Amino acid sequence: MPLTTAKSEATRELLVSTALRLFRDVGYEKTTMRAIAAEANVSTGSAYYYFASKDDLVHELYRTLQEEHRALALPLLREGRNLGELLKVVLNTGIDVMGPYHDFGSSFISIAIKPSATTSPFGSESAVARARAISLFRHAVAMSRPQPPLAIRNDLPELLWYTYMAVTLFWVYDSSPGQTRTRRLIDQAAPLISKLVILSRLPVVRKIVEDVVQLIHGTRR
Amino acid sequence: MPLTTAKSEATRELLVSTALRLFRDVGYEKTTMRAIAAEANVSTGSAYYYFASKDDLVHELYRTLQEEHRALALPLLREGRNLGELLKVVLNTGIDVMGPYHDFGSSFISIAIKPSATTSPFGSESAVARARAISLFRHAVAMSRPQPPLAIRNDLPELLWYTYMAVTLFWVYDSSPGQTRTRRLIDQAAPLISKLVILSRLPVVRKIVEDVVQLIHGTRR
DNA sequence: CGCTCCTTTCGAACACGTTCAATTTGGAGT
DNA sequence: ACTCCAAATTGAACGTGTTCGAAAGGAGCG
Repeated sequence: MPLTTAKSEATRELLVSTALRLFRDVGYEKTTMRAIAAEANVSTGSAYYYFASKDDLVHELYRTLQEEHRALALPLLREGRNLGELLKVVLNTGIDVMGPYHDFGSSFISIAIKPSATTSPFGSESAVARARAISLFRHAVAMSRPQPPLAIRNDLPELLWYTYMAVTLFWVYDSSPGQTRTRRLIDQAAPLISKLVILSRLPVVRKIVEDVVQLIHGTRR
Repeated sequence: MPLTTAKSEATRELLVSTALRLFRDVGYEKTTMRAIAAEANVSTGSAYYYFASKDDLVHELYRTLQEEHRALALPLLREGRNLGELLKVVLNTGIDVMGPYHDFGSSFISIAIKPSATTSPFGSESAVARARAISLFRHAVAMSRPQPPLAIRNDLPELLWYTYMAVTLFWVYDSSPGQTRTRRLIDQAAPLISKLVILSRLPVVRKIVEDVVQLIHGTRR
């Protein structure tokens, strides 16, 4: 655990920015650790002094993207719009932020999903980052008018985050120019989910929704 | 493209079985191509004559597992039981078959999901394998009594396959002993989905379901 | 200045996945 | 029996991610 002196921190950030630039420009697999180190004028050994692995640098990209996403989405979440509209905003800004990395999205998600590392969005290690991501949806839910039924209001943000994960997966495989198909998916799915939420007031449906919520709670831990 | 002479086919299958055994016993990452080749008494070059990459051998594992799954599930799908029961059978047998590989499931899914290769379950390359997997669910749907509403009968198998993918993802991250949490998930989710299907007769719900189906069709191609 | 201790840097070395030019093998055609 | 050629096999070599022991900095202290 290196203490964060000024010089050290500068080197570290130089490595991050260099890595992210190379990832964006030449892709994940073609970006070698040696190239990153050389471009940052340090030795490969030094790069490994700051980052445990190449995947670890990808993890750094996640964090960056997540903060960008939050910074982009939050100001757009104005109170009073319905859930569908707000959901659209959050999903679309998410895709906006990831956009430049689409070509390498494949390796991206492949690394993200392996439970070995702190990288995985589902693993217990990244619980903090996940909670922060879910809080963005919680905010959207809080802003929405009318408010979703009380019965699901608490669990809805997490459910929406799962939706976001699914959309991301779709986006990775979306080879349409500019990933327009993903945009269409978002535009159609958002109001649909909004309708579903309203529908959950119906006694029959609510019963099911309760079961689903129960299911999620029961299987967690 | 090697023609399949008897000797050649034998070598190929020896490599597959050796690789699968090593994967199962020591995990994916610790199994080296050199070890596979050595264990099969061939050179590493020969291994690459038969398989384009290490991932390609994982692809072979998929095929094997899928056929095992089918062989195990089909005889158990007896006509007349309700959809929930049949779904339970298909999902549980799926987990049964994957069981021995759970420890290496992480790398497993990580490789599966990268869109680069023929390996990916979503990529166009593995469309055939995917269709075959979906057909298993189509069979389950066909066997179920009462029959699901006509409106969704056609698309239900695909939707169930997505469910199966989700369950698999859950299973990969399930670190409970013997993956009992996944079993519980299946036991609870199957009747739930069955109920949802029945519910789709309701005019309000059907409207939503139609939208969802529309969504899936619209985004595909 | 010299000494100590920790941080930081280095680059050679290792194991791995993969490639490839060269070689061997084995069967079909004559 | 001989030739020929594609199929099959080999092992050295390349580039990669990663490790590691050793060296260089540099801050505090006498």
